[in-house]
Amino acid sequence: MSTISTKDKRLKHKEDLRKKILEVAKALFLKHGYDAVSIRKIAEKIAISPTTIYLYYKDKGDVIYALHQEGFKMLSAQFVVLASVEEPFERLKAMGRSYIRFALENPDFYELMFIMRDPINFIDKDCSKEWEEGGQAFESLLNTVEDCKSHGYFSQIDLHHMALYIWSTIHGMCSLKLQGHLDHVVKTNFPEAEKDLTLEGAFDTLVLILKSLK
Amino acid sequence: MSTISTKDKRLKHKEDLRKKILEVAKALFLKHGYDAVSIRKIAEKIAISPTTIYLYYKDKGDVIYALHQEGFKMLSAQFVVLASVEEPFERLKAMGRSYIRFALENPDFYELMFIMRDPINFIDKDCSKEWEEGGQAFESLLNTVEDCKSHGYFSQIDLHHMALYIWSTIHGMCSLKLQGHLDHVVKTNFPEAEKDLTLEGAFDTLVLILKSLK
DNA sequence: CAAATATAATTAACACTGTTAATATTTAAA
DNA sequence: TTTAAATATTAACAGTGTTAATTATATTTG
Repeated sequence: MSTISTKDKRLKHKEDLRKKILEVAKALFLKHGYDAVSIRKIAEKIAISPTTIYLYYKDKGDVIYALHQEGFKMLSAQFVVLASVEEPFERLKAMGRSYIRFALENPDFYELMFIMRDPINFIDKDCSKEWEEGGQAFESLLNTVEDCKSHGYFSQIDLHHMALYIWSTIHGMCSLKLQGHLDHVVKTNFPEAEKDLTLEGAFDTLVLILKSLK
Repeated sequence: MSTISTKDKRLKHKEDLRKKILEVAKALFLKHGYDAVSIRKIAEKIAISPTTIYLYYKDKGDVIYALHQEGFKMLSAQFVVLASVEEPFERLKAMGRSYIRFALENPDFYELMFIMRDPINFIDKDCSKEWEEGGQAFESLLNTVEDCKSHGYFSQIDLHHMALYIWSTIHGMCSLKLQGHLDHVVKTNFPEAEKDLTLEGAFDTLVLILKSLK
């Protein structure tokens, strides 16, 4: 009886420490960016030896990948509430705005999820995981585009091509913005009257174009 | 008399070493990727002390930025030859294909130029340089889009918004491809019949949409 | 309960990284 | 030839991820 309870305690402690490591990694990540997530810094903040972390995560890529997953859960949560929007084109617009807001409010997470190569390398290396979270987000987009098609939108373009096209455009805008390229181009190549261009403004151009594809 | 010639020799040697450092950095970069470009590895291959490099480049960011500039010169060179294409929409398509080809053939350079944050940080830090190369490439796009507009294309969309839109879309496609996201999505979310999607195929969707905006 | 065995955590070490200060060497000027 | 300037080097600092060997802590068995 007591053997089981102590065993459970041990297991719980293991789980807790695993969580704690991730929690500290996330805090460092949010406060000081990607570079601050070093095994030694995590260990110091949690008052354990750096090598202990390797008993809970295979390597640094494993820790980073766990954060990567957290990001996808956050984004998915934002998408779920949009399922209530009935009109498909309105839902598509809402998804776009939601995606952009996520990128602007969580630039570090966005970088980890869609720009950095490390986490996707970790997935490819460890083929066991099928990485549902990623596929699920794109599935949401596919469904919405399909609904748009059944309402007369994008009739001359293939469903999967269209979904990929929309994602590419919005991701392109977000990544150019987050890496500072957008601001740079606006500063040096845009006329005075248009220097106040925002990401949302760029998105409006996409909406205008998509609307014309009815 | 001899003083001048030896002075010149010294200057030339300085220039040569500066070039040599960049040359070795580029070779390492192309052969083993970004991570291989370490000050120590460059120095070893060139048989000088690592610290000597700091007499020729301010820091590693400076070396990386020099490579970054080389990349923009390569891309610009590709764009120049396209100026001969008379019909503006044809020229726009050619530019797009050229851009995509550059990304696929020089993925490391593309990453350095449009994905990594380090080089643009270096520019922002050292405000003296106005970074002509970058602005020039976007200027080419602006000119072509303007020509398209005068031929009846994109009439309902602002010139600068349109140019940015096109760049965002193509950059989005390229960066998703290079970071492995595109292949991943195609593998897990595309039907069997469309699993052979290429970057050029995705580009065709953009062309189809742009054509419909006449 | 004590000894043997798993489990967990630690220390020490390796091979790297960018970068700076102090020192030595080479070249040009007085 | 001595002095001054430019150039290059060594040594060192403060980090990084990661592994092997070792110690400490529980758990199970005799």
